[in-house]
Amino acid sequence: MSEAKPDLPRRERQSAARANQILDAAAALFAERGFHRTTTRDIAEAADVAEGTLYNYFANKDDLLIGVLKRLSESIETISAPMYQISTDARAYFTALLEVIQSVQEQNLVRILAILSEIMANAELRARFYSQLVDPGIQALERNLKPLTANGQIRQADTTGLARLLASFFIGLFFLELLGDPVVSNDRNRIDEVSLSVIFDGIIAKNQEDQSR
Amino acid sequence: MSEAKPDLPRRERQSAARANQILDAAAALFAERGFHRTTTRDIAEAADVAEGTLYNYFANKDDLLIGVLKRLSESIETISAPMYQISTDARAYFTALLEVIQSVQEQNLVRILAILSEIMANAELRARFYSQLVDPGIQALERNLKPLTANGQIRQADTTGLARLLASFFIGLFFLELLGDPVVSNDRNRIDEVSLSVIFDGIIAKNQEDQSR
Amino acid sequence: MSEAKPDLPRRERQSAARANQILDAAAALFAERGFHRTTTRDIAEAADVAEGTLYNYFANKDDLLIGVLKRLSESIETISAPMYQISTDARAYFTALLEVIQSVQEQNLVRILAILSEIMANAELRARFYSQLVDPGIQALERNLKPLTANGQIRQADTTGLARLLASFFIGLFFLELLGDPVVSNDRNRIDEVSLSVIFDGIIAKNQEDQSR
Amino acid sequence: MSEAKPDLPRRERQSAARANQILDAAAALFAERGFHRTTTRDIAEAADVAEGTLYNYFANKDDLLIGVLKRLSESIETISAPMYQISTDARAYFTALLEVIQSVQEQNLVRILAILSEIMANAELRARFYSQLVDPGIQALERNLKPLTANGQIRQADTTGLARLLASFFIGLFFLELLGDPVVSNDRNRIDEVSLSVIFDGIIAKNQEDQSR
DNA sequence: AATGAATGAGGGTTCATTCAT
DNA sequence: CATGAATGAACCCTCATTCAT
Repeated sequence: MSEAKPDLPRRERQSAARANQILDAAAALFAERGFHRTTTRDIAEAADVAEGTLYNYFANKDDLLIGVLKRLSESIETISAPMYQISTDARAYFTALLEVIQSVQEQNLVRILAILSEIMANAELRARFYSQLVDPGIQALERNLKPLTANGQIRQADTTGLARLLASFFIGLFFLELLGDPVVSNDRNRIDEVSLSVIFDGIIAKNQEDQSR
Repeated sequence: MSEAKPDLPRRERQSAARANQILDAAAALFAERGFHRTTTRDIAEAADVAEGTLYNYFANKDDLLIGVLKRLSESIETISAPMYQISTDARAYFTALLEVIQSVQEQNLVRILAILSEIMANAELRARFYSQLVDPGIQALERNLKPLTANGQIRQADTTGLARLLASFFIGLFFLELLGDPVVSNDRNRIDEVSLSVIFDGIIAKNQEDQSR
Repeated sequence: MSEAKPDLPRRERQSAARANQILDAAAALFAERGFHRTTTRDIAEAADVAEGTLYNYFANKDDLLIGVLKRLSESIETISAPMYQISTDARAYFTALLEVIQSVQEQNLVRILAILSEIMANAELRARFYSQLVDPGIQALERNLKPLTANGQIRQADTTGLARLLASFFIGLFFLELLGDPVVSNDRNRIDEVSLSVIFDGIIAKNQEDQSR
Repeated sequence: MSEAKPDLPRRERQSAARANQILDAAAALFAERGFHRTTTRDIAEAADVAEGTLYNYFANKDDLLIGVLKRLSESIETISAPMYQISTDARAYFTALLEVIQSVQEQNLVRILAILSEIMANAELRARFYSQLVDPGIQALERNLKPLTANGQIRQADTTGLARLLASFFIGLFFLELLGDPVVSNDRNRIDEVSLSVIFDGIIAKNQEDQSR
């Protein structure tokens, strides 16, 4: 969960390492039992530092959450960097998209959970979460959908709406998994198959559709 | 937000009214600032009762959340009762479904937010939320999809997977709205149109699709 | 634990019965878990009345303890009444004394424990306990020792001191039993034998002792 | 009321001093007004620390009582250490015994009262009190009586019973003093004289008694 | 006289934050 | 920078007492 850092003066490197060590401990605890049920003492113990040390790196407890969000943001950027090369093939694009999303989830589950635990109760965090993660993700999606629409591979012209639709689906799927839905949790292939089928063909049978028009 | 109650002995009616009065106050505050940032004193003040009175109706603060969940559950059941009459027409069904979901959101937004504020941090609440609300909803969806598949109106045979897919989408949409996404929040029609289009036709253009096969 | 009451107007009899019912419940709970760990709700439930009813019979919670003390006092008076007929035989007197003490303990254990639970923390109760129970008991003891000293059966001339000495011994023995000392609790005969031996060989005048052998 | 402590690292010494400072304050208040009528706030004020500081040294309020008991236990051990050298002279032994008991009472009155205030209501405390203080005291008494019986200075062969008898007497005497009996409180000499008279004329063997006169 | 819901002061305890070492 | 004891405001909850019914 700790990415390598470029070369910096030793002091700074150590300092950054300590900050990350604290953030990782905090994220794990927030994810496990929620922000408010985690005490600064818990975090200090898990990070193997004294309680006062936390405050040399972070202004207060809330700031830890902001820190986790930043690390999550950096991680997502790294993982999704390849997606910035624009695809012209719809099938290839969606396949890559699914992989990236899965990758983000796997590598950042703890951080995501940490933030989600407090996101409903903290408007500032919510705003940051949206503007730093969700909105950029949707924008990127939209940016990538446009050429596919332009070259006729995607029928739906409203890429803005379509990006929201896809984002919603991924978000909701993540949530269902969190809630422990057995099908989503244990039979992900099934969900993927249905998803691809719907993406490509829609739900309604064609002949039926023709009749109903 | 208070449903009418049938005639009961006065004492019991008053008691139920008082409990609801407290629950409504609690739900509003939980929704606004989260479960942990809401004090029992806040709730008592908002409900215009003494703090001790809370404990004549609810065992503890957690129990208030359970109470909100129960009320939400009842409300959803009432609202979605009409959906139990099985539809044989896909278009009619989906139209009704969208309306019911919108109705549930509008009438229970506060309760939903109240629960979401604590759902990540409280495993028991999460389990209750899933088993009392989400799972029944998905089951109902599945039950209603089956005849539509059977009579050929829906192509996708895996109603179980399809139900999850639709549920995910609705959940994610709700979440995006919460996060304040401007398109989802202010231009819902656009989303609905795209959604229906995708549901009925899929995303990928047909000729393109044929080529890629 | 409820003594019969002489004939009074029905109202008063019922009222007294209700008061006793409450006192018995209170005494039992105080004895079991102490005064402060017993709530007025507990008492009301145990007495099978509403909480408010307590306050129709007793001014407040403390007053219940005073009530228990009164009942204890009455009971002791009844039990020890026979002792008022002055004995001239030391052996007979001490035998009767031991029996009375045992009788008091058996019939009033709960009340005694109830009061002891609060006696260290409540100066007023302590004073009442001493002046209503302990002091009268010591006075009676002294009154009864005097003729025995006068007629030469008891060597020790200081009946005042002797009465305290005996009282101390009985009190301490009761306390040791409370503390669960296994010898005092389970082998009371042994203690009684030693006690009598000491009492007779230490207190009784030598010539008297020789005669009685 | 604070015994000297051997040299330890400064931190630990300060910590122990702080704990004792808190315990002394707690004991004084418990003794004065009882355990339940004393608030942690009172204790903190009396000890001149913040309320939260209490919990850096003691797990909870009950633990303060356990702490007082421990200190009492240590103090008694220190005071009664000389008694462990076995005496062969009955008169010397009982004289020393009375002195030790008086010494324990004087130096630990507050602690004893503190514990007694809760002892009836707290079974765990009662058990600790018996097993840590009362029982060891009785055992020591018994151990010391045996050689005196063996060498014929004490007539009574049942040292086990005799130890209980003596313990009961001392306990009861303490209790009578607590209750404010004027004779026991203000005329202790008188009681001591009577006690010694009884002890020596009752316990000491006749021939021994004759010799010692 | 009986009820029991309402009261609210006060309790024990927690915990984010500070600061002297 | 690191430490961790000290802090005290604030929390949730209890419970003796009141009073309208």
